Amino acid sequence: MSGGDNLLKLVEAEDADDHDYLLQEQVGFILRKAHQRHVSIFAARIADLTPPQFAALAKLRDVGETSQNQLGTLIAMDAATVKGVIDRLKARGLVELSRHEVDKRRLLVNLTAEGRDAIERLIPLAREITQETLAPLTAKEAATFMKLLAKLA
Amino acid sequence: MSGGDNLLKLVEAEDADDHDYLLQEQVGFILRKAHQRHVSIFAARIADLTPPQFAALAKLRDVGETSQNQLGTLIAMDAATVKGVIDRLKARGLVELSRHEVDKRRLLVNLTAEGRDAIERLIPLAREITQETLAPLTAKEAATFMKLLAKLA
DNA sequence: TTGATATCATTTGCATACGAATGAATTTGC
DNA sequence: GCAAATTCATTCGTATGCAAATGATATCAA
Repeated sequence: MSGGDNLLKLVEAEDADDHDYLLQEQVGFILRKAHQRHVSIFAARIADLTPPQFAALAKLRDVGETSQNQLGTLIAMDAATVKGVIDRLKARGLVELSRHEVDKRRLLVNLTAEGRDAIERLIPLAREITQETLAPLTAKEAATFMKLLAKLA
Repeated sequence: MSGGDNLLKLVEAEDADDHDYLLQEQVGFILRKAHQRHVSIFAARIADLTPPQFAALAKLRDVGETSQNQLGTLIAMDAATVKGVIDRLKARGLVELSRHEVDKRRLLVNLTAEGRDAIERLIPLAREITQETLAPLTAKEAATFMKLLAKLA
């Protein structure tokens, strides 16, 4: 790096319009950081399950047996991603798979008894995770934030 | 009763029964979906670069030559992640690497001329990405959202 | 000075995340 | 009823993202 380049940099810095794009103020960048923070809080409270794995179990608890694709739609995962998540839950005995009787393309997913126990046990921790994630905000701010975030997602 | 009231009740609730746990109302789940939507908007406008790659270039434009680790800190990536991002930018000739003269542990990263051209060309598109990501909100809502999101991240 | 500690970078392993291609099974349109 | 289009699932390739272990270098402290 030459002295000439440093001088050029100083001259350019005087032109505010060329430098008013600030990464740290862009919604995408902050969204990524907020998501990272949430995942970190999640991992600290629920060490043996990832957020996507938890989402799959929680949704299966809501809706009962469904096809792998349908479950993916419900928890916002594409087919390739949901397959990996379900494979790992199956390997741990938390879900079981079966073929749909009529439509043989469909792979049905359901909680095992162990999976149901696990999700029931983890839900109180998940509530704490939500609370801790929102802890920097007052209750009123949190409500506003959730409303706006839902509009954005 | 409005959706906002429902959210407020959930946020404030500390002793809700387990059957009230709704995945689609948890901040982590919606945060993940909002992030997914942003990445999708980004990819539609800037096809040849990922958000992390763009972040690295934009930050190098701000701060000039830095060590790989320091860059990672500035763009919220751990050492293993930033290495991969920089490797790919280097393979495409957008950044160049050199060893620090005094501290031989440090790997200095800087934009190439091509990298500087690329980031200058892409910044107007990045502004549009921010706008489109926030488009579901009014200007006032967007300002509120950004303030609260920053507190959360 | 030297031994302990800290920092920078790399590597490995695992887990999302998604586009694209493929194959199997079903539904649609004529 | 049959070809075309669609749907469900799988596989491959690429790119984050992070924990843990390792090696090289630098700094601190006795």
